[in-house]
Amino acid sequence: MAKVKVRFAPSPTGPLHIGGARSALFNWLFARHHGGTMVVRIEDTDLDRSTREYEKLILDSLRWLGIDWDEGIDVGGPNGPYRQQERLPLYQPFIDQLLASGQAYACYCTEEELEAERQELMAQGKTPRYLGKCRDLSVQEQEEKCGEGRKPAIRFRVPEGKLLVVNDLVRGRVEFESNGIGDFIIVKSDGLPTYNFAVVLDDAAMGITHILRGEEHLSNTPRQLLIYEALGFELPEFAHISLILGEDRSKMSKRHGATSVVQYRDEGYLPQALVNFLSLLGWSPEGEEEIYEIDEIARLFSLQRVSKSPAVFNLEKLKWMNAHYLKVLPVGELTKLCLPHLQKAGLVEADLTADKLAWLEQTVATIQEKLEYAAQAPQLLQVFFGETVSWDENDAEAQEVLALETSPAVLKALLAKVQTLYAWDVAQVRQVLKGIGKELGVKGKALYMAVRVAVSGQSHGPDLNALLALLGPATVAKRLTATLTRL
RNA sequence: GGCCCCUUGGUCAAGCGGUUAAGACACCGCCCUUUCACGGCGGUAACGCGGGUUCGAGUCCCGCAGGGGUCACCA
Repeated sequence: MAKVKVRFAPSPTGPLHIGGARSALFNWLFARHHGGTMVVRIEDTDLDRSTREYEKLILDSLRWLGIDWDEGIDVGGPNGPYRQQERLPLYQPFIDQLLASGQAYACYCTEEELEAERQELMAQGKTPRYLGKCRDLSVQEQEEKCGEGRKPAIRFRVPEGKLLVVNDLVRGRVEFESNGIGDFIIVKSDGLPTYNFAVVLDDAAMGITHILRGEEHLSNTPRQLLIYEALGFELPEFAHISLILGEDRSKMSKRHGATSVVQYRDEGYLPQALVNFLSLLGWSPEGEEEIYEIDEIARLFSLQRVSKSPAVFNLEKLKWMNAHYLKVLPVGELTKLCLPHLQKAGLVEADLTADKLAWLEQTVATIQEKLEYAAQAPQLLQVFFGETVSWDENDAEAQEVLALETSPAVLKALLAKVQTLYAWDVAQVRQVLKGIGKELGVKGKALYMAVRVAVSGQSHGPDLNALLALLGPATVAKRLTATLTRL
């Protein structure tokens, strides 16, 4: 096989979508597996919707995921420029060639005319397509139209009765009939090429050997095949990857919730989790292991193991996987990840002292094993903040424990003890609680749960000893006093 | 509607003619535990339907049904 060269060619009309991220990832994995190269090209021929802000956002998302590229936007390379808007002059000779050979022609139809034609065909139960009204306009007719100030689009003349075959690396042989395809536009009336045209020109010019993309492009492929043939370009290999679906099994879109990579980043998901999860959507390794870092996935990756059927995006599993990566993260890093969320919730100030940060890290450590994503941190960590107890009124178990006849004595004993201390550590807390239990003859739930509820207002939460130690005797005393007045 | 793709538990997914039909998430139970969780052990749960081919079909072929995608001067 010739040296593998793949590309990811996003349109900068929105943030990087989960589906786009997976396409980019699969291309990257394939390139890295084969020691090939990856190019990133920007398809910005939609002037109205493309922005540089989105372009940057997409590139940032790719880098955040750990996907890099050898050639393309930002990094340069021998086949630039890598923005289609900047490649316009490169397309012109091919447009001229197609026009001169009669394989393309100018079309003066208006949007209204085309829409009417579509409606008509739909009503008749036929495939809506362009019927070729402007196919054979005489030179004179064309000049008249131009004289009226109408700017033509350019259409590709689709040959009749031709069988178009896509030999897809994941789907196998797929056939299309050229008769089902109307003459399609290759250059819009604003002079910019359309996707189906520019994509072929660029892929050919850049020497792309394998085109891995979402299945929604499969039915575009016959049009592109026609362009390859008309221009005498060598065909690349195609591999159409199945779609990622929402819970309702339709193509994942905004209404399915968080669909962009930045949303997950901002919620506190780790790139390694997202990459790991996405790689398992439509591809599977041979063994039973599911946790892999990106380089290992690249080593194992193979198109032969790419699934043909679509996959539903399962947030629960992503959470589980993210939780896994969070558990093995050094506490310092985890704290950094949680910090923005804690600040946003007003729990900590923007500039922390070293002492406060060290304390915060210890609190984070107590929730590390249950945290699924960083945005959950404020809620889980709330018990560590404030001098007062915030009661969970729906917590029936908490009320029951507090109502135990032993509870007042337990809490009073602890209060008395805590008022004699300035600070204590986990070991001391353990000893104090044990001592009180022994002294009063109270143990288990009646002892520990009572303390937990009195101090935190809830029947469950972080490790009790750590909670009390980190809160410090003074705060514990205040909270106990407040609770005692409730009894 | 035409064309195209897809079809193993709720979800991801292994399986590539002969298996007690893996594993993971979720769910349930038990254990661990001074809570919740983590962890460990166990459990419930699947080959869309109908025809073929074959000694034998989840695996191959055909039909049907269901789902999805696509038919733009968007990519």
